Amino acid sequence: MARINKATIADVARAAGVSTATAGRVLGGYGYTSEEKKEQVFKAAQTLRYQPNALARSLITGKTRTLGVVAGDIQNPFYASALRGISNVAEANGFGLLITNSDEDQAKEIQSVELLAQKQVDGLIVTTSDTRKARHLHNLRAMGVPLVLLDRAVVGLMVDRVATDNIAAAEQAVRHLIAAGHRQIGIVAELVDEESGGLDVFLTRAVAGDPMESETLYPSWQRLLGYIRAHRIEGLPVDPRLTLRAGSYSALAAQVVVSRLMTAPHPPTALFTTDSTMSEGTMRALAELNLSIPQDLSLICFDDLDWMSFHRPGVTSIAQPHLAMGEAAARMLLERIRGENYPPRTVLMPAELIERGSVARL
Amino acid sequence: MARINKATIADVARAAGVSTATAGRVLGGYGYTSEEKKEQVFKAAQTLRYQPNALARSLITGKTRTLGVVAGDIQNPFYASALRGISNVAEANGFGLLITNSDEDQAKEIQSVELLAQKQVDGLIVTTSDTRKARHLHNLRAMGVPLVLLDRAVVGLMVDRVATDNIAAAEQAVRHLIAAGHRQIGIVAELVDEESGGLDVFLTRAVAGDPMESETLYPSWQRLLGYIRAHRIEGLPVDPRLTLRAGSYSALAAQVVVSRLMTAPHPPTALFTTDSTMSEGTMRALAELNLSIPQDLSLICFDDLDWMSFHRPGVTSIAQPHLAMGEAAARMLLERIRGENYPPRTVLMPAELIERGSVARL
DNA sequence: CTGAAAGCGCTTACAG
DNA sequence: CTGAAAGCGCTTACAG
Repeated sequence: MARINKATIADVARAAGVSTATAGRVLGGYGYTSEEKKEQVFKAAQTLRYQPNALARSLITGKTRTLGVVAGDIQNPFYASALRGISNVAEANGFGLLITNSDEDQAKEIQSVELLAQKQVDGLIVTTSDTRKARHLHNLRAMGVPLVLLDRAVVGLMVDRVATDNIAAAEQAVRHLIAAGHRQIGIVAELVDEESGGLDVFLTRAVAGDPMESETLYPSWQRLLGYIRAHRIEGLPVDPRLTLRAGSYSALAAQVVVSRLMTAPHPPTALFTTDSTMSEGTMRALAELNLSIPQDLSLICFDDLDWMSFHRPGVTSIAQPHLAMGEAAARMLLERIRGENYPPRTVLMPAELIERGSVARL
Repeated sequence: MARINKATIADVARAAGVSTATAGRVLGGYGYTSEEKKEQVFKAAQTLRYQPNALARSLITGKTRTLGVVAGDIQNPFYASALRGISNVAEANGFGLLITNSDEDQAKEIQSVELLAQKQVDGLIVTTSDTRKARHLHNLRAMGVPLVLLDRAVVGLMVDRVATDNIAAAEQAVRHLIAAGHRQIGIVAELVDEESGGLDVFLTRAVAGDPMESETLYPSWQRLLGYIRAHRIEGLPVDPRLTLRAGSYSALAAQVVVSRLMTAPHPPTALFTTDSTMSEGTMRALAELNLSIPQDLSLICFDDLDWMSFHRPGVTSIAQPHLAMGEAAARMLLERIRGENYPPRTVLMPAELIERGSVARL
């Protein structure tokens, strides 16, 4: 399957009777050329069906006009939407998009970053799987590769970042439940450990109002923190029994812990889920137990999914602007690639509480 | 933001006291080198933090180890899953993935293909937006660029392809409804025109049993054909009034036509939707009209979405193996890239009817 | 405005 | 096994 017809700039130059330098200038759109030669070159290029080889150009310019993205899982609606936002601005600027999945696994993430670096992407957007150890990201920074962090920050890495204000959004959601009269509110969260001292220690400190390095916390931990703050503000105790940890990005894990809680004595009157995967597992558990929303249980979900609007009752949710987050990240990255030199920026985008019918007034 | 520390093979060779050829051989893993020199080179590479420049390598080998994909919309669950499948096998084989969206628009698709070709991808997977005019795809073929078609075939283009057997799957779904006693069954489909003579002509021919070029029909048309065949087989007339065309990939468009039908006199007792976007629009319409499934209306949806299993009642659906389709497409493409030389293959993957609670027995 | 020459960072015959 | 040299397909100073 050898490629036929692969005309090079030398072929075009020969056919047009000019030097390769001149042919390059008109085809590449740089430098000056007389109208006459321009026309000759274009004509020759057309008959030879000349297509530039971006590799050769990149090798010499040092720019590939390609963005690299390491997402957790492109199948997950959060990433799919953010990726679409990134793609929109990349495309509008004539950039290509090299996409990889980390599955929230640091080893895979490192491998992805390496692949993208070798392919000489002009910059990277990464949703890191570990907010603490991230030598590969520090290395990028050291090598001067533009980098934007999406969704999660990294301890000690001062680079551009876009995320949602998770703490504020979660706090708002939980206060909404409290305002509706709920006192026993469960939270369903990933809370992958990442050596943060464990859930118990975290709860103790957070409940005590200990100022914590909330900025670099993993999102589900931030949302838990918002949940705790809502309780503190409203003068309600936090019941550790209602703090459900799935331990991984798994709907099944969420389903299991929710089932267990809802069949135990004194189940909560409301649940707050911290992302789409947890929401899905929770919905499965409720369907399985034949529990009705909001009669048997009220619910607010972090991340607004399509079905929440036509589910009956509609599900009250916190909508992150996924698409806009992706767009913002890509725009910031493009600015860095262009060489703009601000200090590192953090863009915290507002999440919106969408009230529907899943919260009962008690 | 100039990159520092960008060691080249020449730097490594110098540090190791060998020629660039030798350094290249050990770093690139080709040719033979003595253990001694190997060690020297590796050591030098390590201290210089050498990272190969894939561009330079590709320029000379003619291979980029990168796959190009043009999807309709990576945010759509069908594409997101298929892409994940593609990504899985690409990654397992050390290939990168360059992804673009066409938004089902031919001009954008052509632009995407051009971008990917210029970036010298080793092969392409495309879900084309037009199954008839596809010169850009014929050109790829002529240039010897490996190409796999996903989901849709192109008239006269004999290349590898993976898709679902849409006609059979739709037929099965509709016969399932008929078997449950339904006689007035509506279908909600995109049916973008693409010069196929229009819906009326199509219906007339299909109902008459006219053998049609079903292979290269756009999926929603194929599913309509399955719907018609089910009626023919069961000896039921096809009522054109129940044939709903959205005209575009828009949930809103589907919602509008479904609302109109369900509020008109003599609404159907069941609906069959031809993909996730149509399903979503349909669900919105039903929620809006406060229609209950399956009491007021039975439903079968093409494409199984997460929420269909925990919706109450569960929604009976046709599940396409999206992930497996993506994996199959990528595997076939990789085989072509390796130079394997079968005649063009068509892989039709089976879709599965998942019975849940959305079909009432009449 | 135009061309000859060098060079981007690698790999690939070709001698030895 | 190893090195000098050429070359992949472009762009970029540098003269003229």
